[in-house]
Amino acid sequence: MSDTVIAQKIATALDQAGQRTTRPRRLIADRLAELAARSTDFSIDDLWQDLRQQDHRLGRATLYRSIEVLLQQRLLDRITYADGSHRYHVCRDNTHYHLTCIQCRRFVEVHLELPIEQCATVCAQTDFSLEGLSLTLFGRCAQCRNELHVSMQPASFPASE
Amino acid sequence: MSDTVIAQKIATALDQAGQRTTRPRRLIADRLAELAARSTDFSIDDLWQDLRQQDHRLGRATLYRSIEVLLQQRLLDRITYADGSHRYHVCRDNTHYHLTCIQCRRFVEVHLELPIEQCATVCAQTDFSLEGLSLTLFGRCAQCRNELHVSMQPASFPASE
DNA sequence: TTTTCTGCAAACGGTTTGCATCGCT
DNA sequence: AGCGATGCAAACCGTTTGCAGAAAA
Repeated sequence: MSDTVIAQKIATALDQAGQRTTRPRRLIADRLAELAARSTDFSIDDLWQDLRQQDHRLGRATLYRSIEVLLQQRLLDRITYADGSHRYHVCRDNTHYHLTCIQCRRFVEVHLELPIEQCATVCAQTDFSLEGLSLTLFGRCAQCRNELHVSMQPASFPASE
Repeated sequence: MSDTVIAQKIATALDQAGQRTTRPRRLIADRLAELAARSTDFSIDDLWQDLRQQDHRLGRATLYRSIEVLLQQRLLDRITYADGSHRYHVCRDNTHYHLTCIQCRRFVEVHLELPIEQCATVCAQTDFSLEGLSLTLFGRCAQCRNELHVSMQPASFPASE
């Protein structure tokens, strides 16, 4: 999928939810397309700092409002760390899980065959219907493993989530 | 495990991390033991409201400080919802995952055989070492399935976490 | 007596909201 | 022209922190 196609898709998603094609929304869509092309993940603040270079009047609220829509439409992925912070990236596929570095917080999508039936069975035993599931693998990337000087007690490691 | 034993364990955990056995800590340990016995999960605020009935001077900060310690010691579990809110409960076992109702947010521990090797392989391919993983099943409990009048768009459903 | 813990209140950081204005359509 | 979207600033909410006084050891 090319940059432009992604930008289009994002722009469309924003249009569908809201109605108007505005400068801020175009900016956001374009930037997200770039990030998608590079598989780069980001925090809201990262993105805001970025976008403000192109339009220093762009408000945080506007960005939050757009991200909200895109999450709803499942065009963005969000992962939550144990300290409550979030990072986002543009979805590439529909079925995937996340792998994140507990040190630098970079994250990537991974493909796994989970025993969905086993999950459904367990749910049924507890008299729940299975509606969805969330799996995140926490690891350490090669780069961070080599940086031996950094803290061994990263803030992003989930206590027991 | 009886109430008292759990209370003891919690009290000990608090002691180890901090040093002193104080009234607030005893209160917290006792209440958590009760909640554990009933497998009840709770939010920090729930717990604070509760505890204030017994000691109306107990401060929120104290509670946060104790919960922090217990999370560290892995005596408490926390799950995070898409809207960023948290719920806790006392751990029963070491290896388990969570199942939560996307409507009422009640949650329980479940046991699953995940393909850990597959996870490790996927990690290795991306040049990550696997350090941990988090799985949450989102479902709807029988009770909530029967309450047809409630919103069909619960705030707690994870966008794509 | 010493040291740690506590409650309070203020600070914090990320997010949301109210509102006057702007700018698509 | 009309209505939705925007930017701003203030509100919000869960959580953390600084501090003076209280209470374990």
